[in-house]
Amino acid sequence: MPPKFTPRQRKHKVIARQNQNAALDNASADANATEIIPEEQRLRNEKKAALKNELVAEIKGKMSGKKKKRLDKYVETKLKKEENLVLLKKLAEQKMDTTLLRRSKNMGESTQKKRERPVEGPEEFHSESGSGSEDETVRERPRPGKGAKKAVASAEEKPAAHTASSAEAKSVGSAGLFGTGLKRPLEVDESGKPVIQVRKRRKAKAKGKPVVIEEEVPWEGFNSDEDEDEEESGSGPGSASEESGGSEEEDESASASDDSEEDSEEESSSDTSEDENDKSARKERSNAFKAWATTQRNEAIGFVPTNNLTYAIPPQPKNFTPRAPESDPLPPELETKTATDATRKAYSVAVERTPEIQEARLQLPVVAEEQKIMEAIHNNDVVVVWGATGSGKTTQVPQFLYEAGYGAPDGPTPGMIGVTQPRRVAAVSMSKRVGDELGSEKAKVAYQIRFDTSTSAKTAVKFMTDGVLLREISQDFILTKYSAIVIDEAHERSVNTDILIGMLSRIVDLRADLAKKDPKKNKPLKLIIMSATLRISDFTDNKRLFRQGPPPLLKAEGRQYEVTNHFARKTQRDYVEEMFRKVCRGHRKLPRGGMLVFLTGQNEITHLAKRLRQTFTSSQSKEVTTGKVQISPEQTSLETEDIELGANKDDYHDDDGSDSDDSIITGLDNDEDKDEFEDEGGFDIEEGETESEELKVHVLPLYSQLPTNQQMRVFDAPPEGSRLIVLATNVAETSLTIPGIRYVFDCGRAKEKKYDLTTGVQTFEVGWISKASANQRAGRAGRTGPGHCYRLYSSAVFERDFDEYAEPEIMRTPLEAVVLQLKSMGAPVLGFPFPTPPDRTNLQKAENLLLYLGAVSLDGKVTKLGHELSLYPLNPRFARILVMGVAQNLTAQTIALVAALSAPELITPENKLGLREPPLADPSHIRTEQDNVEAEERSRLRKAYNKALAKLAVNAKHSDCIKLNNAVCAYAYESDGDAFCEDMFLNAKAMREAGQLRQQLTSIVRAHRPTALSAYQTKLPAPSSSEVNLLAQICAAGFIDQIALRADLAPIPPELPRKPKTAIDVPYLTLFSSTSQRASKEDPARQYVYLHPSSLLARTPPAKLPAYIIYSHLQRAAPSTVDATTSPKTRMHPLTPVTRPQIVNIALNTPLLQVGKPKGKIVERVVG
DNA sequence: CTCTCCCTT
Repeated sequence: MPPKFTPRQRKHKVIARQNQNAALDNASADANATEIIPEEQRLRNEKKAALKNELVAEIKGKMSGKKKKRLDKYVETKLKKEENLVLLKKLAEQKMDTTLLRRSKNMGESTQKKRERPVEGPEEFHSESGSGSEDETVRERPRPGKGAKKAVASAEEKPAAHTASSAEAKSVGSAGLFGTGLKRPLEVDESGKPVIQVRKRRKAKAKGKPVVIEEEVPWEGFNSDEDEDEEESGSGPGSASEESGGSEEEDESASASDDSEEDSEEESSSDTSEDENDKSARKERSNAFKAWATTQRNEAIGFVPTNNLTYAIPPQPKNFTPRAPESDPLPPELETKTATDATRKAYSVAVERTPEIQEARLQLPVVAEEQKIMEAIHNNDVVVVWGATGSGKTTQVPQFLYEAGYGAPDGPTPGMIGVTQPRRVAAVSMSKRVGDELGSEKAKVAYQIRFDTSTSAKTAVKFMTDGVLLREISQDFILTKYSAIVIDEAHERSVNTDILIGMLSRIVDLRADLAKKDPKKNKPLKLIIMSATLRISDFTDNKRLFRQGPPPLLKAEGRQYEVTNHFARKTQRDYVEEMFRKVCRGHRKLPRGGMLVFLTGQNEITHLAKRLRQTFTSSQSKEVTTGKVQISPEQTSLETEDIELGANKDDYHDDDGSDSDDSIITGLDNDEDKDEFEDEGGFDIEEGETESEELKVHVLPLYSQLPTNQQMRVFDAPPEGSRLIVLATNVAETSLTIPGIRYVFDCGRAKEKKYDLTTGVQTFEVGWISKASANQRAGRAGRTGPGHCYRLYSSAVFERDFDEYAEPEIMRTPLEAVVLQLKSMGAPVLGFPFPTPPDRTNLQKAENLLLYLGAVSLDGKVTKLGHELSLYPLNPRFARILVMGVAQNLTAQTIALVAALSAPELITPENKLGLREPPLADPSHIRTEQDNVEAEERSRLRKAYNKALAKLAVNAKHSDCIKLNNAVCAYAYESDGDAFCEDMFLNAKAMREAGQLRQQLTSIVRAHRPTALSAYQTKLPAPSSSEVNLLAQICAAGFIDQIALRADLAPIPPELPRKPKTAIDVPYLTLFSSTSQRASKEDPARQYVYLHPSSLLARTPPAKLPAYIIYSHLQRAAPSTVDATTSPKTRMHPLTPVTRPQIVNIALNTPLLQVGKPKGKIVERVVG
């Protein structure tokens, strides 16, 4: 909600702020922590000058009136979104502060100014390549021998503007105290309003206009007509080449491309109202992008064979049979879209395969389509291949390409074939399989994933994760090394796949242009998009994406065994209970064959696994409990509420239409026992199976967090005389294929992380899956033979409530990483050809965050810092932390910290230990020896857990981020990492990843800043006490927008019914509202957030809790099913406590706060 | 007093 500044409220605020300051001073009086800069003294002075403080506010109030009118008008016409409004007002106010502060600063601090440089904005491209400009100001110990000379030079270069009257400034002279973060005076226009500094080229445009007003809706500049205009104006590539000092070469290539790009210039010069100067400036900029692309290409020119290409057909092996001529005429969609190369020479690479492989290949439907597919690829730059599961497209299409000469170094298309997969395992396993199938050419196939690669100079077919290819694009935009790219699993619509497709649509055009101009040097790039569903209209009917028209679609039928779907008559709300009953009945009645049970989470899985093992004889003797509690399905509650009464008559069944199968569904679903027995007989006769009564169960859980070796157990054959029952989450839907599954039980739901766009609170919700997902789950029963899928929902619910397809990931995930990456590559954001364009508020949210981090400037351009952040394979927040750590000379420790923060669920949360007393199944249950043994075990576990946590917290000083850092440091000293993780309740998989990430980050930092740290060493000592203080502050730099203030220290403290007794009952207020306005009106308590019990701070006495906490995220539990009247509290996951001076220190170096906010500002925002 | 599905550079 935008603060309204009526004079009365303003006065009230000033008073409130003074109260606040008093409170804060108390809070920070005990701040014995090391400060990054010795600012504390100054801040104390600042406090003494409270009166002057008020003066500033008043002057600001006057100006604010003027400014406010303009802002309001602007807002009325241009902005609907509340958040934009808040941001703009904020920024406007800051700019005004800046003006004041600068003026006062100019009065007497000019010497101080000489070593200051802007933290963001195009000017900083003048700075040398050594270190980010933020170094200077945050550094505790100034680095000697650096910067002085150069800084003076730069100060001379750009003398500060002194045009504004200094009368006001004099009267607020000491306000300069707040301005310590000011890098450089802003320019001011005639009316005294600040002007943002822009790059020289753009100056004409921006000159003399106030920042906020000039910038309209910042995104509108990026429409697709101006793609190139926007692309070139991104500063990433430009800054890179400036830094590398190759300016002469750059000019050369720029002018070269100037000459050769006449036609494309015509397209972009449609705006006739532009004057000539603007036009030529625009042309210059427009060509810069192409120039950059040309440079990229030229850099790799060594790889492209020059003019002695041989097009001759190589000697053919004995068993080579020429391809049969095309018999059918091409369907219309296969007709040539791009320039037909009628003279195309035949070229092929011979592959010798074993007869077994040959035969197996011939079974695959896609092989029958080879001719059509390859013909379409030759005639079109972009092709979409649809092939259902089992069509063999993933393994065969890359081989078709290879045999047609793609990737052959001496052929007409020498570049590699790149195949992307959304998951690492898939990339590795597919490369192995295709390598095997290529027999004699096995050595040409390789894979590359984040921490591992098998590529060599010989590699012709490269399987990789989509993230790897995205990284490669950011280094070589036109993908010089490739002649064809295959995007697999495009139907999954992961963010990376979507971005890749958008990028590649442009790269393909660019390469086609280049090839036209110099066919000998440049070859077109072929793009093959592969999907397993027919949801491809987002790609094919997307004019923005494929400007040449829709790409041709090629179909290959799947080859799967038939799976019969059995819908439930009723859809039970308590699906776990229902699942237990169905699996029990199914196990008793169904013939041999593995079962795969889809549930939504780990808790459900462990719960159900336990009950199944108790109910049946388990093959896992170790886990058989002696005090078996028999709960038959009949005894369990039948009072579950029906969501919906499925229409009995039109029960859905698949094509198969077998009535006996239908009756089994009824049997399985019927609550009455009698039917069940009748059905059983019928079923058994049909399947000729009689021994199911004897069958034991072999129950295995399967979810992502499970240690790998336990996951692997699902691939082993179950013990003789037992049935494999796998209880799985969504991992089993796509990532892992379990052999021998004949029956699938699908609860029809999945757990999904939801992220509230306005408040940032995350929740986990269980919701319906899509029809496509349901069919995918069912399909898991048909891998090795015909199968059955039992669905715990009625066909009516399926038809009515299930979406056709899941929403693309880009619509429901934070986008700061995507936006930063696009911007740093110089790609437009709004104009980017997304297959499905993401929500604008979501993009704006990402943009705001990047602004807070200093990664983009106010006009939406990437800053030098932003470009540096994009070089790290990290979320921008973590990259910001890393860069801050380098600047603070604490590189190795910060790398460990970032690695720890990046790993999910590093420490096993207490609630996953199963420490809770199990609920008594029966009130009359008498405590058995077994119960006692279990209770003892729980108590032992709890003690061990607390001990482990205490170890990790030993020097952490209530900083949870240090706790994580300690885990990584300690792990590095262990020879047996897995055992250590076991003892310390750490996630071994995550710890291993964190270790690898440390290594990766070390080499990247060293490449970028050779002096920052020495070579990677596994062992890293835990941080010293002063390092802990510094590290915690460095950590806060990545989360500067996520500050919580203890609510009782706020100007208007909450009226609590009673004093909080424990730390987790103490209310905090967040910088940005953590709840919607409506919700906080209905229930004022909802505006507060509380500590998460897993935090180190949760064990602190309430009175000793810190005033300020930086947190990583807010979370709210799903509403309790038992008690729906009270909604759960919103809880924050703290990273570290911070003192007020520390906040000021860190915030001063972000664009958001760099201009020095008057004291109390943050608090004001919280309240306002 | 928590109550994390699945991916990735």
